Parts: sequence; C-alpha cells; structure tokens
Amino acid sequence: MKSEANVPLKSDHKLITIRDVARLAGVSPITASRALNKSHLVKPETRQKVEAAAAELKFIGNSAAGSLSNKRSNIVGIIVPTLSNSIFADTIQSITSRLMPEGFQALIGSNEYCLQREEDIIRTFISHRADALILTGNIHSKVAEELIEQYRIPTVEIWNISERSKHISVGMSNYQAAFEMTSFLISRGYEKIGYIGGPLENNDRSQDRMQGYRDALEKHDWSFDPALTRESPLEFASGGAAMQSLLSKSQSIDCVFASSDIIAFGALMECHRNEIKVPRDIALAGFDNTAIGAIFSPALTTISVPRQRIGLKAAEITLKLIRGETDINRRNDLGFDLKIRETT
Amino acid sequence: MKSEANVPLKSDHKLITIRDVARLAGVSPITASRALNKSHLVKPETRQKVEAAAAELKFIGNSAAGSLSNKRSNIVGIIVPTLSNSIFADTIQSITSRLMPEGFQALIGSNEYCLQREEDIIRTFISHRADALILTGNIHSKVAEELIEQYRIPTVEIWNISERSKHISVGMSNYQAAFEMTSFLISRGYEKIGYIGGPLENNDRSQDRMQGYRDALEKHDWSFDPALTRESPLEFASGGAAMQSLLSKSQSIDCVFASSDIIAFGALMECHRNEIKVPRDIALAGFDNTAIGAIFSPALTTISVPRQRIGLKAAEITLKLIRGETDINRRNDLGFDLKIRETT
DNA sequence: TTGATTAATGATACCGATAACATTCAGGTG
DNA sequence: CACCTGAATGTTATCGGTATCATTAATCAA
Repeated sequence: MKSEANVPLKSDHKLITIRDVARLAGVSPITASRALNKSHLVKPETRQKVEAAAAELKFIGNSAAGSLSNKRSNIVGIIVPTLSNSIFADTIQSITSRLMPEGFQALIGSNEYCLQREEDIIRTFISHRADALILTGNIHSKVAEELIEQYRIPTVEIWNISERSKHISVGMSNYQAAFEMTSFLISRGYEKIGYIGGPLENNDRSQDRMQGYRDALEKHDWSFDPALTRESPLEFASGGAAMQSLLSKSQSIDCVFASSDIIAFGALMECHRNEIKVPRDIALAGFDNTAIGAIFSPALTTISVPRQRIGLKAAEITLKLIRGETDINRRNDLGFDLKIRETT
Repeated sequence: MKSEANVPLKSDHKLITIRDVARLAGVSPITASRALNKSHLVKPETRQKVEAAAAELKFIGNSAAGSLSNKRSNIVGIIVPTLSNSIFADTIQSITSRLMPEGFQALIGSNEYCLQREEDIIRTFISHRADALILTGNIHSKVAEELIEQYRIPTVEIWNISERSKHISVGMSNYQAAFEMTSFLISRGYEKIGYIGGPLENNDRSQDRMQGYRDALEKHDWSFDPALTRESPLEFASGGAAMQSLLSKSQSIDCVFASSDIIAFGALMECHRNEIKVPRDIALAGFDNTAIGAIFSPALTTISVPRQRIGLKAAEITLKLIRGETDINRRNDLGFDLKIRETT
C-alpha cells in the first residue's frame, strides 16, 4: 500500500481514453480516432455513433498523445515584449482569434524586453514542439536563432519591417513612420523638435524610430542634437518626467515627438499640470494610435499602426507555413497612417 | 513515391531524442532522463556527462512525450476576461513569473466575457491535461464546471471573494470595496451619487460592485435610484458617454462612482472637455487603481486592488494544489485600499 | 562470512493517440 | 467469373519519454 499523504490529487483517477469511446461505439480505437478527426474516412453513420459516444463520456482527447504520434502539436508560440502594453494585447487577440478556429492553441510569452528571457521562452515552446513561432521584432539572441534553425520552426516576425530581418516579417516600417512624422512636424513649421524615445536596447522598433527621426532632421539639413532627445520607459510617469526634463533644459523647444502614445500622453499630462498649452506653447506627437491618445482634449497627433491587421496577417502566414504552402512574401508591409489631430 | 508538393516542411527531419543524448554520454536512455530531471538518483559524474551531451546536441526534451508518460503536463491554464485591460495583464505577469521558475508553462486564454468561449478554452486546456486552472471570477458555464469536476483539475478563482465560489478563491471582496467607497462618498457629504458600472452579464465583479453601491446607499437610508446608474463597456469613450448621459438627465448629481478606472477616466475627460470642474462641480471615484488614474490632475480617487499579490498568491496555491499539499485556505482575501486623491 | 541494505544503472513496458499497412467486402469490368 | 478497385475498418507498431521492476556492485551489521 502506498503512502496516503502528499500524493497528488489525481493519483489513481482513470481518465476516459479513446478506447473507451471506441468500445462504447462498438468500433476500433483507430476508427474512433478517424471519426473524431478526419471524418471523411469513416461512414457517416459510424461517425455519428462515435460522436455520440464521445459526447456521452465527455471525452476530451489527450493532445500530448496526439502530437507525439502525428508530430504536430497544433501549438503556436507567440512572444511579445510585454502584456502591459495594450498594443501587443490587440495583436495577440487578433492572432488567437484567427488561429483558434483552425484548431491551434497559442502559447503566449512576454520577454519583458530581455533577450535571455526570450531564449528561455523559445526553449519551452520548442519543448512543446510548437508548430510555429511568432516573435516581436527582429533582434534575438544568437542561441535563440540557432535553436529555431536546428529545430526548423517556421517563424514569423511582427511589428517591424527592416532589412535586418532573417525571418518572414509582418508589420510596418517603424523607421519610415518616424521619418514621415518628423518630416510632417518640420513642414508644419516647428523649429526645434525634441524627441522622447522608448528604451533602445534590444528593441528594433525603438531604434528604427529614433533613426527615422534623425534621418528626417538631417534630410532637411537640420542637425541632430542629442540634447533634445530623451530615453524613457514606456510609462506615463516616465514620459512626464522626460518632458519636464526637456522643458527645463531647453526652453526654446516648440515640438516634441514621442515614440509611443504612452510616453506622449504622460508628456501631455505634464504640460496640462504645468498649464503649458498644447499645441500653442508646444506641439506634441505620439506613436501607436492607442485609445488613450484620442480621449483628451487636445487629441494627440500620432501614427496609426495596423495592429489588428498585423496579427491577422501574421496568423495567416503562420498557417500557410505550417501547411507547407509556398506563396508567401518575406516582407509584408502593412503600412501606417499619420493621424494628424489637435496637438500639432 | 509520395507527392512532393504541399508537404509540411518538417517532413523527414529527424529531431534529437534522449536516446541520442544517452548514446553520446554512454549511458542508457533512462539514466539520461534521470540525470536531466532528478539528478539525485544519478552519480554526479554521470550527470555531468549527460548534461554535456545534452548541451552539445542542443537537446530539448519533448514535453508531449514526457507528460504522456508521467501524467503531468507542467502546464497551468489561465483564463482572464480580456488581455486589453492592463489589470489582468499585471495579474498574469505575476502568476507566470512565479510559475515559470518552478518549471511550469502558462497557457493563457481570454474569454472576452463570454461563458461559451471560456468553456471552449477550458476544453483545450484539458486536452493539454493542464495540471491546474486559474479562472477569473466565479461564474462559469455548467458544462465547464462538469468538465473541471470530471477531469479533476485543481482550480483556483481569482479577483473576487464571495460565497458563490465553488472553488478556492484568491482576491478581495468587490462587494465590500464598492460598499466602502460608496460609504466614504456619502460621509464626504455628497448628496446625489450616480454610478457607472461595467457590463453586469456573467461578470461577478461588476455585479458585486453594483450591489455594494446599492447596499451602502440603503444602509444610509438612501433609496437606490436606477436613473442614477449607467452600464458602460470598459472603454474610455463609453465611460465618457455614460457620464454625459448622467449629466444631461440629472443635473443635480454631485458625485459619480465608476466601477472601473477606465470608465472613470473617460468620465473625467468628458468633464474636462465640457469644462466641468472636478471635484468642485462634480466628484468622481474609480476602481482598480490603474496608472491612468494617477497621471491626470486632479488625480482620481479609486480603490487599490492588489493585483500582483493576487497573481502571486494564486500561483502559490496552484503549486500547492498540484503538489497535493493540503494546508490551503478556501478563501484568500487579500483586501483592498481606498485611495483617496483629488477627485473627491 | 553472509545476508541485508543501499546506490547506481539498466531492461522492459507503457502512457494514449495515430501512421502505416493489412484486411474485408461491395460493386464494376472485360 | 476471375480480377480489380476503392471504401470502410482493423491490426500492429510507433512516437519519445519515464514508471516499474530488475540487476549489479558496494557497504555494512551480525
């Protein structure tokens, strides 16, 4: 007799297997399996018997056994930098709502902007033999790339389009968007345009946005002045602090481009608190077109990113990759829109 | 010969198995397995050989095979209503950061406030033989409850504590919190307190908050007036619209309690747009204590919910359940705080 | 010395589904 | 009518780990 204490609850409890279903339906296990999966190989009448038996027993197949046998897990691993930012939540939401009806389950991981964590997550995803990966951005650890290579996991990158990308990518050019916004601000007549960007480290979106800002300035024969830029975590309060710092160090600034609506909104609130009128005293532009930017008055000028469409397209490409289809573009640029509103 | 086209990429590619590792290390597969999992059963020297072999081959075990064999999946299923609301993102984040180091992988699903979807998600979680479930709230479909029962999945409910709960729960009393906030507003001297709540359907938090508001009124011998209440989706704009509706229909209102910071902030912005001074013209209180409430001036009075601690505690209880430990409280009330700030 | 005990490892079987191959049987064909 | 074809179903083996039960060698008490 075994020890009673400290034994997992599920100890001796027997679960329903497909054999039980088959027995009840009066067929062999494999026929039951076929009836539940690829019913066209089975007489409709048989299929109904099996389905009835499965329903009666409340049978739920063991997907571990299934994927061990047929070598696909029906799992897609998704990695985003963080769940706290609603822009990624939107993308995940649209990926999963496309994948679930096709019978796939999404594993979601957030790397918290850390390459090592991403690598660990990829390792777990591979241990589950994910059929495909969807990663945010195109910067990954060397080992992560090697693992993806060795285990031959079809991989899609989302949220940025750039030459660096080694994988299929779906998104928009963050560089181009920042370039155009900056150009717009210049054309609007602002004369000293500051920049508050998100953390640059291991973040290609941040890096490309920054570069877009720089290149736009230089294209218009302005010089890039690091003193007019700040790096800020993606939090309201930090955006406010960065704004304050810019304003105090350089009074003559008349416009600030923030590389994220969160930062921009924090900055806007900072202005509001100090009774600095936007855009009269200073103009402000954001990036991402999140809900927050639209509700304040003045409404935030920003860049609209097709985050749902990115998710949808990424999901569709993922399905194609899994199914071995080959009509896939390596770069899927879904574009962006300048949303000119009241803060500029 | 088989058809060439339309065959999944991974077709004939052989993956590393534990047998390969064992061969390279010069031991049997089972010893390799032990070395990688429960190293205390293996001579340190042997373990090192195996680890070296595994590293050399970049071996990543197949967790489907593992869980099929030893009957635990090391998967915990988490269901939240939505990913778009950062409060749930925070909870998920703290759950996963506690579970991952213990070797568990979280499966995350969002039911979009729909019981049927939740049931479907639970079904997939069970198909992966999740070791435990963490569900938000205590309203689930009948079938969902039956499945949890039949498959004996240890289940923890988060975010609300109430008598209704059939499972172990971790959170705070939404009823109590709303009751106290309303009582506070009454004690503050407001005379006509409106209420904007989130959708009530299938949402025990919303229902309990509403009831807390009602009961607090009645305890102070006020009558509950449905004309002073609105139901609003959890979006800034809807909160604003509900506020507008309240203001236009009932000018004499001097305070509004919104059952979520998102709604409250939308309402606050509505006031801002219409140059209604808060709290001079009207007071406003929210619920959840999200970052957004703190950045505007006036800062939002709200209820602070220990969302990280909820996640952490839920994760810890989940681990205990999985390990068959029995020193577990059925109700884990982590409390709340009234955050009195400037809008009241 | 010897049986008992423990540490380290191995052989085999099994988890639960399904792939691969085999079988059966009905219907069509020359 | 022998033969083929294909639809429907079954038998067996297998996926890749690990539980279970041996086995071996080393340690130890009597």
